[in-house]
Amino acid sequence: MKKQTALPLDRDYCPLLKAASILGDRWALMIIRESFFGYRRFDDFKQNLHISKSVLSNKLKLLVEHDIFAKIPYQTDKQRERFEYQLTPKGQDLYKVLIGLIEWGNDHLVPAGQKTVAILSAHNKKPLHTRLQDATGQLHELADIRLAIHRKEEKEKD
Amino acid sequence: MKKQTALPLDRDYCPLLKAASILGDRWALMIIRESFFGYRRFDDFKQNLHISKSVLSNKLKLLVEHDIFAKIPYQTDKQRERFEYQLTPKGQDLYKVLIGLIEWGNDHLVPAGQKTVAILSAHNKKPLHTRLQDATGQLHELADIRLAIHRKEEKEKD
DNA sequence: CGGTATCCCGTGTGATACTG
DNA sequence: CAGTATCACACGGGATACCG
Repeated sequence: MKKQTALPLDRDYCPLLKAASILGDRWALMIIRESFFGYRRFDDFKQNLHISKSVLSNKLKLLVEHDIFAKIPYQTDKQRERFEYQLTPKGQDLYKVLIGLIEWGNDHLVPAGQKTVAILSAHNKKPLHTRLQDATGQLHELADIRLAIHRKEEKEKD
Repeated sequence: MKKQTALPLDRDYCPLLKAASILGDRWALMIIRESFFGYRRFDDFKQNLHISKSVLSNKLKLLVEHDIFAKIPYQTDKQRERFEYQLTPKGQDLYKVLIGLIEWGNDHLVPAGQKTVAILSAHNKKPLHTRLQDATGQLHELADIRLAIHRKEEKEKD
C-alpha cells in the first residue's frame, strides 16, 4: 500500500457513513444474515439471535423504513393475519457486505477447527471468495485499488 | 431467494458477530477508509473525520489491539518521536468489507448527481465491482450462494 | 502535535409487563 | 404468537482540560 494523494472529499456525503448509520449496530446485519439463511418470521429471528422482543421490533421497523425488508402479510390457518419479513432487492444486495464480513471474520477471527459459517456455491458446493472485476470482465488485485471522488451519474441505479 | 433448510448454528461462534463487535460502531470503518485513502496520522484522521481526540485515541488503541493497525514510530524533524498507524495485512483485508459497503451505499443510498466515493482500478481507472469466485476461477451469481456451517480446517489462514 | 483523563449526556439494550 | 410500552442501565461519544 503506497500512499495515495490526498483527496478533497466532503465526508458528509460518504456512502460508508450512511451505510454505517443503518447497519452499524449490534443487530442489523445479524438479522439480515438470518434472512439469507431463509428465516422470515419474527419468532425465528428472536429464537435464533436471542434478541429481546422490543429491540427486534424496533430494528425490523427501522429496516422496513429503509426498504431493506418488506413486511408481507400471510395466513397460517385462516385465523389470524401474520407478517413475514422478506428482503427487498436493496436488502438482497447486501450479500456483498455480508459475505465480505463473513469472509474476513473467518480468515482472521475464527480459530482453526472451530465451527463457522461458510459461503458455498449452491450447485457445486465450492467455497466462494470475493473478487473485484471491471466492466470488461477483468479481475483486479487489492494493490490495484484506488478510491476517488466522482459525481454519480444519472443512468446509474438510484 | 428460496427458503433454505434450517441450520443448527451456534450463533456464539458467528464470524459476523465477532466482526461486528470490532467494526460495528460509528467510527472504525471510517478510520480504516481514511487509511485506504493513504492517511496514517492521528491528526489526519482527526481533521478529516471531525472526530474528538479522546474517541479517536480509544478507537485507534482498540484497532491496534485487534491487529488491524500497527503503531509505527517515525521521526519528523529529529526532535520528537511520532507514530503513524499502518494497516496490517489483516486490516488491508478489510477492503472486501469496505468496498462492499461503499458499493451498496452508492447503489442504494446516494442520489444521482451527488458526489461520492468511487472504487477504481489504479491503472485503467475503470470502476470495479465485487464478484464471487470459486477456487477454479469460475464466477458465481447471487442466486448461487448458500450459507452453511462447517468446521474451519487447519490449513486455512490463522 | 499527539495524545490521556474526566465529566456529561444520548442512545442502544434487556427485562418486564401489557395487548390483540 | 407477534408485537408494543415502559423502565433502568451500561456504554459510546463529544467537550473540555491537561500533559509530554
